[in-house]
This record gives sequence, C-alpha cells and structure tokens, in this order.
Amino acid sequence: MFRAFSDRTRLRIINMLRGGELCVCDIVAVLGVPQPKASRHLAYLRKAGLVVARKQGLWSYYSLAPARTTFHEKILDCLACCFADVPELAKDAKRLGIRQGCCS
Amino acid sequence: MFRAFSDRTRLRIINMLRGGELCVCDIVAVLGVPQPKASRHLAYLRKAGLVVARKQGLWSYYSLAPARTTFHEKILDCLACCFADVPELAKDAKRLGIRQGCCS
DNA sequence: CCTCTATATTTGCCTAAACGAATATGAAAA
DNA sequence: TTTTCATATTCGTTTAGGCAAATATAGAGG
Repeated sequence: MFRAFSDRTRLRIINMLRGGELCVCDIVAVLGVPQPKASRHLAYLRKAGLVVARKQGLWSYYSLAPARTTFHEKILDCLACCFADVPELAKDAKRLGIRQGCCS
Repeated sequence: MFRAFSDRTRLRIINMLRGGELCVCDIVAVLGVPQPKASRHLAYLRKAGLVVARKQGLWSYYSLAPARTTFHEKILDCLACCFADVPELAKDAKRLGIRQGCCS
C-alpha cells in the first residue's frame, strides 16, 4: 500500500478521484501525461485495491475503492489532510473543474 | 515519506521506536538482521526526518522524530493503528521486552 | 599509541519499477 | 467488415533501491 503511494502521478490520481468518479480521458488531460502512463498507474492502483474501474461502452470510469479496513480509511484521511498543502494538487483540481463534464 | 514506509525493515524499526528510544545494538538484535543493514535503514529514516539519533560515547540511540506537520502526526496514528494487526511486529515487541535495558 | 567495540559507509550485484514508443484490444460507428 | 476511438499492454532501456560482504570511522580503554 505504501508503495502505491510512493509515486507522484499516483498520488495526483488519488487526489483527483477524491472528488468522485472520473473517466480516463479527463485524468490524462488534467495530469498532462501520455495516456499509457496514466493507464499503467491506474492499473497499479487497481491491483493494489485502491481504485475501482467501471467500463461503459468505450469509456472507463475510475473511482476510489471503498475502504475495507480501518487502516485504509485512516490513511485516506491522512492523504486528504496532507493534500491540502500541495500546490500541484490544487492546480490539478482547478484544471479538473474547468473540464468538468466532458465524458458524462 | 511514503517511500520511507515502503520497506518492511523500516516499518519494523518505526514500530519498535514507538515504545521509546533504543540503541542500535538492540535494534539489530531484535530484527535479527546484519548490523550494516539496520544502519542503512536507520540512515534512510534519519534523512527522511522520521527518526533522530543521539550519540553517547560508543553507542547511538534512535527515537522517533517529533511530528512537525499535521500530516506527520496523523500518519503516525495510522501506522499505530495498522501495526496492531501485524503478528511479525508483535513478535518484535516481545523480543524487545525480553532484552530491555541492555544498553542503558 | 594501539586496539577493541559499536556504528557507518562503500562496493558490486541484482531486482523492482519507472519511462517513452510502439502496438494490441475491444466497442461503436460507418 | 472495416475503421475509428478510448483504453490497455508490451518492449527495451534506465534508474532507484534492496542485499551481502568488506571496509572505514570514531570513541574508550589498556
């Protein structure tokens, strides 16, 4: 689990998903990274049980997996608390707000 | 910080230090690992600001660094909560209890 | 000064995992 | 059925970081 958090891109993804479900194209656009890179990290988070995917036709939507342990729940709180102080993440949130609703 | 938590040996060290200051020889003995290995991980934790060292003559004593951010504090809580469910860590604590006081 | 003892660092090797680039998959549309 | 589009996977390379073994350092005591 800590290894899953040991990557900047993955932390950015988790932060974005705190606002609710997102489609991959939004994630790619907001992160500004190549699509395969986002896809790889999403797969990593999926295998770690931190996010869940839902396919609908051509699109894939990701959201945070519901916490299954006390630890999982507590650490998501920790992240929320620490994310508040990271400017890069605030910029992501802003970019996300502007794009909101492209794949819905 | 998450990278610092991404290693079993380092988590074991952090768990042991939750009970208070320890000298390296105790840590080496309880972990059952070669001394250089423990030393390397202690150096890693030191650079990450998670533990502090105090030298007294021939011995080095390590303890958890006081939390300097809300995040740091919260994540130590998370760890405490999650450590409770790991048998390996309970065994460490037991071994530590038996040895208690060798370098004091 | 020399040595012993506790701890730290270096070296060389190996694995995990990141990356970009290219390619595959699979559903919808033409 | 062929094409297109969104997403996923593979490949080859590079880097971070783990380990054991060997060696260095620094303080205490003879």
